[in-house]
Amino acid sequence: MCAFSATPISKILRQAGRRATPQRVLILETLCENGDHLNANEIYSLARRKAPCLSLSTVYRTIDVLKEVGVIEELHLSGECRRYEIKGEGHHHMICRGCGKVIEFKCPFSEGLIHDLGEKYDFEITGAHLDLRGYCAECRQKMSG
Amino acid sequence: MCAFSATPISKILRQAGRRATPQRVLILETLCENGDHLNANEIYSLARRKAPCLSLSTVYRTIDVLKEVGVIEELHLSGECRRYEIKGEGHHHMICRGCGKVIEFKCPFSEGLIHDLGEKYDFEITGAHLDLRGYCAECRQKMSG
DNA sequence: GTATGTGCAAAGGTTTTGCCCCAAC
DNA sequence: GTTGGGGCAAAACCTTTGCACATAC
Repeated sequence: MCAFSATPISKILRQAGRRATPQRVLILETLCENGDHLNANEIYSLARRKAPCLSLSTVYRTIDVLKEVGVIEELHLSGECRRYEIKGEGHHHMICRGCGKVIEFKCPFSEGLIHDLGEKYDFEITGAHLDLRGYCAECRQKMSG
Repeated sequence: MCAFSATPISKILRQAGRRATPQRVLILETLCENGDHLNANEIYSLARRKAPCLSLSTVYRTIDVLKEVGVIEELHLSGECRRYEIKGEGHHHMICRGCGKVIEFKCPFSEGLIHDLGEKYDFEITGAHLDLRGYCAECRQKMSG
């Protein structure tokens, strides 16, 4: 289920020279168990159910650490605040301009294309995000109806 | 030069039922003349050179209006705040993880692909953003050197 | 003339920071 | 025992809002 479960997070953290604290483990578990696309405040609220003393600043600091060790990734899905997801195989997002719903889809555009772009601009590409905006079926119906 | 110059902004605004105020024209000119990827505060500082009384809230409100009438577009290039650019032909961004430099490139991946994705997920796609992250030539040199 | 837009100041929400104590190593 | 990490509160930021006045139409 969790993308990181093959290597426990404690190990990943220690290998990166960071300490494996219960807060860090909890925050990552929270992201795993409650689905992706959570923002800092949502992670905070959910995690506090298990650890009522957790502070919001710890959530932010942990997010930084988890980003740094490459376990999670920051998303900018819509105009609002930052959201996070566990780093997995490249998938991308369709965001409905009507209701805000996010549909994930697997990377369909060729590795070759990205490789060519890297060559052309002398740029070593380490990640690709394709965001599509538009209207989902329900919103289109509402609008036409 | 400016993408909107074919139709003056005043006309676009009026056609959308909004008033064409000097502030709105100035803010769009500022984006045009100073290049894209500006954030609200940068637009504010630059525009105030010509109109010292301009307020930051007007910049934010104007950004909303210009987005609404489809003249500019919001970008989420990096972790920081929102940036804006004049809406033109679809181009995408390579963002250097080292120095933050942004390279623009034209949409090279097939319209067909996007069309197929829309069909598959029953989603009417109105816009596509491809963001590539990685390292530019200079940063790679610095890192290896 | 009227409704929409602006400036100002204040509020709101998100994210960061300083400081001191605590716990992972 | 050290050093990095956490909690708390305050600050810093970015963005939005309320209100009274101004101005585009």
